[in-house]
Amino acid sequence: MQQINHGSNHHEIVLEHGKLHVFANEEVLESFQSKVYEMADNNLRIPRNVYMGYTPDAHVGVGTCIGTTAVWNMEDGCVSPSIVGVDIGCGMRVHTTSLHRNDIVDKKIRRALIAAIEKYVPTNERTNTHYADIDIMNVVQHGLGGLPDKYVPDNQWLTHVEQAVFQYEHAYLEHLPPRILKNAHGQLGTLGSGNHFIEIQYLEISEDQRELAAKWGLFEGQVVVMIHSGSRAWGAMLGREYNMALKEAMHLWGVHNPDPNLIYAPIASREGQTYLNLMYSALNFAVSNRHMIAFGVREAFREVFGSELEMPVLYDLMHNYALKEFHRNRPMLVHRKGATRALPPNHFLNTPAYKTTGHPALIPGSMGTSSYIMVGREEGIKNFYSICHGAGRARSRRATKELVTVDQFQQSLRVGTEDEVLVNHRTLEKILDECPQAYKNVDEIIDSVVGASLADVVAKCKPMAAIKGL
DNA sequence: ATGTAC
Repeated sequence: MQQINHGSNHHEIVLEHGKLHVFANEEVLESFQSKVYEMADNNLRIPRNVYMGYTPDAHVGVGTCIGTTAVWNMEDGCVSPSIVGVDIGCGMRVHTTSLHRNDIVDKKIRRALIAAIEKYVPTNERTNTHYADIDIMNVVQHGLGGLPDKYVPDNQWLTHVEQAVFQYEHAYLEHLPPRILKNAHGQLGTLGSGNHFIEIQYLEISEDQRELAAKWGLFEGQVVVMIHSGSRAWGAMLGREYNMALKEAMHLWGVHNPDPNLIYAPIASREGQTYLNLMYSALNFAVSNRHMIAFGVREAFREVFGSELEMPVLYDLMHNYALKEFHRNRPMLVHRKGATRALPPNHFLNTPAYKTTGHPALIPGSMGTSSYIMVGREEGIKNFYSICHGAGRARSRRATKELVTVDQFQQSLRVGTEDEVLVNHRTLEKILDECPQAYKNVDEIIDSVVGASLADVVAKCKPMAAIKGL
């Protein structure tokens, strides 16, 4: 395998069907399995690919690795439901508070917060939304613009997001999968399961980032809430349905790929257009879902700390989507599957609120380890301004359950110590596959990203309480 | 990931 080194942590790997750019330090690079290169090569067979890159958290996924940035020209390119993944619109959101870590160090207060959050944000499957008065058809068409005014505490909740509404041709809603309305109904403002979470964290800000942090309203020891969720059944059903539909179309067209799970179509095709348009409906659901989860979290915090408590949104952004973006003076379709956009200061794609500073790039850690708030650098263009989306899985859910004991999980959450990360579950057994041991070391991943000059760390977010769904 | 399920 020929490899060209482009300087610090940037490796260009020459595969049979094209080039793959990998951003990782030596240690992380060596940990990559040969399967991730096999998958990249299959993805590079998709016609007219412009760019393909891996962030250091890359690991094997269905059809395409999680940690992939893959780009085509809008004019003649392809769209792939496999490179978006089924968790369409999954992403991160952070709200700040005026509270200091010392205000919630008392475990009784944190337990009260967890209980209150569980009251306002359903975390179990089959628990219904508290917002039955919201019409989800309005939401999937208009994003945050489809929410009743009473659920928008401040205009700031509409401006401090990657995108408040994804516009598309609503006529395509005619092609929604059967039962999608029935299944997604009652899910707005609910957490979901798997790696989704709500965490109460406090910030550690290094000396050299205090100025930027202050501009963003962040301070040392500050309590923040991080939310990780997506489009629930709405996106999952679309992902599933259109993987099948486009697979059928590939068969009819005589298009073959060695990986039967790698599905794609020309953007200009009827099938490609249908998927692309409906995918945007899922992005609208996803951003609205995180908004309503945050609304519930705010209610919970106000129940504990009083109704004067402000909880402004820092930012909301996605790591599973395909977005039309202008690069090299032409419209391109940028797929990010488990990859986070991190735009640098003054980049024109920044939302106005963050035009001059660049926007916060929100990177979740695993339970019990730190999460990160980062900011992109100019050099990030090397990977179309994509950085990692988290630690990345080190082993499968099944392998984790065989390897790690509940006791070891408890130890990693520092149970019984003052530093304990409180969890909403009485027993950790059901979420054992989400233990830190299931994930790579997030610090190593962040080191790779910083070392590659893609982004800088602004704040480290240390967990104090975690709410996980089932 | 998902009101799963070759």
